[in-house]
This record gives sequence, C-alpha cells and structure tokens, in this order.
Amino acid sequence: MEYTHLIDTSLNLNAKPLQVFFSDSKQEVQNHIDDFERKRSQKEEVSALEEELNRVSTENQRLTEMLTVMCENYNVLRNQLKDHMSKNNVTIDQKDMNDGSRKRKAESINNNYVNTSIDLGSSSASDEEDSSSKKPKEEHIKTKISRVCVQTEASDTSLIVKDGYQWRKYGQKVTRDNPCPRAYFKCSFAPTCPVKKKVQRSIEDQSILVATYEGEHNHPEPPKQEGSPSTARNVTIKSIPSSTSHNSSGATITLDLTKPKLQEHEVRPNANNKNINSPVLQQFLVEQMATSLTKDPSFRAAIAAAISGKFLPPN
DNA sequence: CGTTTTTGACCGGCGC
DNA sequence: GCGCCGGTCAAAAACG
Repeated sequence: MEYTHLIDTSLNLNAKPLQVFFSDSKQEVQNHIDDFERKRSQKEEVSALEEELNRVSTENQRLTEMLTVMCENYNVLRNQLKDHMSKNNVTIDQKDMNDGSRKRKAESINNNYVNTSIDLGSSSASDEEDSSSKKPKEEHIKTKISRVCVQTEASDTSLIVKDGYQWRKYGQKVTRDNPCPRAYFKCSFAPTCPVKKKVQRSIEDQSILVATYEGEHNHPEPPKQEGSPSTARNVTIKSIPSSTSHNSSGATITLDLTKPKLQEHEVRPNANNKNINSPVLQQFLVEQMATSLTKDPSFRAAIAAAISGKFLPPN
C-alpha cells in the first residue's frame, strides 16, 4: 500500500534555526512547528497501521496453515472411521436381521448412529455386493443427514426445536415404532431451500426431542432477534443410549442453539466463499471442526474402539 | 388477509 | 398383487 501521498515530502526536516531567524513573524514559526508535529504524528500512525497490517497478515497465514492441517487430520480420521465402520457394519446388519422386525432399508442403515453428518462416502464393503446387481446403486447419501437430540422440559409438549432457522410444518404422523407423533418440517426461510427436518420424541426418554435434518441450507442462517427469549436459550443435547451400542456413555453436553450449529452446517473449507480468508471465519471454521469431531458420540466411540483395537489385540 | 398449522387423503417403496 | 408404513399433499382451520 502506498502511503507516501499522505506525507508532504517537501518538508525540510533539516531546517536550520537560520530560517527561523528570517521568518516574518513568530506566528509563522509556530505554524511551521505545528505542521511538522502533525505530519510526524501522521507518519507514526501510518507506520503503526502498516505494522498492524503485517501482524494481521501473519496471523491470517498462520490460521490458514492451521486450517489446512486440521483439514488433513480430519480427512485422515474420517478415512480411519470409515474403515472401522465398514468392518463393524457386518455385525450390526446381522443383528438387525436377527431381530426380525420389519424395517425399511433406508432407516435401518444408519439407525445406530446419532449423527451421520460425517460423509462416509458411498463406497463400503457392501459395494461389492451391489456391483453384481444390474442396476447400479444410486448415490443415495447425496443429501446430508444429521440427527440432533434436544433435551426439553417435561411440560413442553410441542415438537419445536429452535435452531435459528424458520420451519414450516407440513405433516405429522404417528409411526409404528414410537407412539409419539413425528412432525415434518420444511425450511421456509428460502423458498428453494431443500432442507427438511423431522422431529419426534425419543421412545426411551420422552423429554428428549430427536430432530433429523436432511439436506443442506442453500442460504445463510437468518439473523437472530436480539434479546428474544425464544431464540436465546440453551438446550441440553444428549446422546441417546442405543440398544445396540455398548459404549454409549449417555454423556450430556450443553449446546447453545443460538450459535450456528455444527450438525447442520457441514464445514466446507474448500467452499467458494469470498470471506474464506477472513481470520475470524477461519478461526470459526477451525473451532467448528474441532468441536464437531469431539462432540460426535459415534465418532468418539469409534475412535475409542479404534484405539482400544490398536492396543488390545483382537481375540 | 396472509401465513402457519392441522389433519385426512393419497402416493410410492418395501416385504410377504 | 396386496397390505403396511413412512412421507407428502392440500384443503380447512387457526392465528396474528
């Protein structure tokens, strides 16, 4: 950046007292001194700004590097998780077959995972079976699906999960496996937004609302209404103990739904975002990725299993 | 009066 | 092919 235009380079910094001697009046001398002082302070300000700019640029670069490292680590962990789950899927499928319940395919696939927002890819061990069929398997996990469990008050009978977005209810059904009705919502903030949400009370703990999100918002999150009690509340998120899961701790964490939520916003470091270089956004992304990984119960369980499998040889 | 919610009807996938 | 079931539609009702 060019700041020289701000400085009058014609100023003679080597002015000698002799010039003062020839000045017409004391007032003029004082004006010269004031002018000099003003320009010197401007110059200091410019240097300070340049220094600040350099500092911010350095920090920006550092955060970019951190984000890159984080993305790489994320991909490595994701691949490890994918491998681990592809091994475990066999036993889960067998268990599902043994219980004899008539479940739809789509529902039984990811039923045991609280949050499926981590894209595990369509390729898995079962792909070999599908390759034999004539009809190629469609990329059925194109739409991102995630589940969020929200602790509500016992007296709260509504099926409303406030997450910052505007939803329009378009249906309600009582499903076979749960006497509590399931509500169907569409995102009404943008008419073209494909995101849908299903909300149903947990069969095991009816104070817990299970919200299932499908798809990704194609619009920014609507602005919050400041001070609104309906949007500025903390809710408690619980990981629901699964009957087929042996390592569910039932740990309770508190999630402030007034902030952008991880389960809904898939972090896309490579997205074409003009503000991606903003240090604030980059830090936000880093924090979101870190918390996304650590808060995901299935991810923690898989990591724990992977670690224990590493140290404890299988029997 | 426009928007949202309710609710019964309808549709399509899946298992038998 | 039939029935079950989850998901969606759309008209009516409710709401602000």
